[in-house]
Amino acid sequence: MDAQPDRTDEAAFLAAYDPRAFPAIALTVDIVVLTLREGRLNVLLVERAAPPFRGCWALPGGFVKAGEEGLDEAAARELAEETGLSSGALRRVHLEQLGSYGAPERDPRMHVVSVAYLAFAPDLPDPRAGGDAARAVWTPVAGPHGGGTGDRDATGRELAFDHARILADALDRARAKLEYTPLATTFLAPEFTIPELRTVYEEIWGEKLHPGNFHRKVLSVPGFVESTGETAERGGSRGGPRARIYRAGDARLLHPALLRPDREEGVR
Amino acid sequence: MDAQPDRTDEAAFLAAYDPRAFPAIALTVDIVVLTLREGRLNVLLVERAAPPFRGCWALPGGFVKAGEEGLDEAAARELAEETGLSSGALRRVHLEQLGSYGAPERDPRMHVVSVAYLAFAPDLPDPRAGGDAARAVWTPVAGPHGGGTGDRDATGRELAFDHARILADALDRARAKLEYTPLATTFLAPEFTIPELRTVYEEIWGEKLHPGNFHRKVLSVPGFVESTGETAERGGSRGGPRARIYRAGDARLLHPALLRPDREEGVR
DNA sequence: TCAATAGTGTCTTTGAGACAGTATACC
DNA sequence: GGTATACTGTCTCAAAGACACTATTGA
Repeated sequence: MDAQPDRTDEAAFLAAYDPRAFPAIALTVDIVVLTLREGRLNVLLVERAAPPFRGCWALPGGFVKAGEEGLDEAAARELAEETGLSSGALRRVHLEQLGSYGAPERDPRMHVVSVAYLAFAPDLPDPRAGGDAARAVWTPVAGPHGGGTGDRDATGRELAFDHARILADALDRARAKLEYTPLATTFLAPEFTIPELRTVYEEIWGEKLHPGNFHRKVLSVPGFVESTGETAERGGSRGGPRARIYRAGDARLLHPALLRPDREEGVR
Repeated sequence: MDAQPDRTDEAAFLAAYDPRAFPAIALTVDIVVLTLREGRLNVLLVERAAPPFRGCWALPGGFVKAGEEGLDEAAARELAEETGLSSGALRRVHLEQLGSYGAPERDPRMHVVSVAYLAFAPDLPDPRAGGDAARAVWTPVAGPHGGGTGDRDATGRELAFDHARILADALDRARAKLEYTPLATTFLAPEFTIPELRTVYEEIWGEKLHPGNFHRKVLSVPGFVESTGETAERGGSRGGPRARIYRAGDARLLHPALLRPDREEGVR
């Protein structure tokens, strides 16, 4: 990265450089943290303690510390602050960049561009309100395909800024990611059964899957899960044999993918 | 999330708000414009006329105009400036957000976050150098899987900032997008033959495809292409019958997808 | 005339999904 | 016992890929 053609020129330029000469744009990260609580998909929301949108619900997030941290770092920091997780527990959370949102009028204060992140987490303890949030709560996401395509957002709450749009995009991304990655396992404990894994797919996709075919499919994809040799202590809550226990395999991509039951989209 | 949480009135709060109170982060958009020239995949690069990295090659881009334009708007503006395209021609270009890059040290001047965009364009006229670029040129992208995974980037040139990384991510995205969207058609004229479409896939994926199977597959995906009823004036340059002419259909997603020949990835 | 190519037919293999069936667990 | 469930077997259908073949063009 440091093969700069004329160094003396460059050094002089940098010394004279005034960062404040640029019109200000502020940069935030906002995080869509998804988890399953009692089998239902939940998203972490905070109640804003300060204007704008004071009292509104919003995605957790905050300003990027200029000159100090990268985007992924800032997202990880905000995630830790808002969930109160130890760095050990955080290592089991999947965090990826979703996209950036920068319409000039999205924040009434000034031009604020938000880099949105998407996180998949196993069942976490109740969040503690941190910093600029009055409180933070897990909020169930509306049922099948409540992805905010109408004027109601996926939580039933009215979200600040353009966060309803970000949440809808996040749910789309999450549904797609389950198809071709093994990330469904990040919603579960390190050891899980195949029926538990199926409930993750069913809840996020919003449709029931065929148990037998799902079982065989998961076992047939190389590296998706690996057996522990153990068997669950108890059968299902309503009867049935005890399921075998698996852990996540070493695959990063599912091949062949686990496609959603035919959604007749594609045309429009 | 801000400095004065004790104001009760939102309007008063906004009146007293000073955007300059925040540490400065600058925001740029950079665009990976891909096109096919004489059957080869090319990317638009500019030679930097000003420090830092003066004289280096870089992706076209520039600062987002604070308070004036959104991210997509800024990317479209930069694209038009750097390619010299009319707004009519620009309408045939596919432009999508790729991701944001914000390591604090990626720009020596200050903390500059770049929102990268990816564009697919049909064969365009030679670019004219605009703004802060000494010149702008189409540059062939290295052959099959030269995606910058090593220490050489995909063009053979040394790129400024982290642009080699952005380019590599863009090529990955482009290769994936051809699988499940009909965007390969955006590299061609409005009317095209199936063998021409095949060369797009072959060049971007870096592998030869089976002509017969490709032909049947494209016709079998609903909404991918639609017939014009016309036939090409001439056969292939090395003989063969004249191909039929198609235009893009109304599908936004290919279903079933056109998957790349088995790349044994997924595990690592 | 030769070589290359467009387009179609057909066969094999793989995978998805429907369905059935058995064993095992909870109530 | 009754019922729900884990898991396996089997069948059918769709799709991918290999291969063959014909017809048509440029050189």
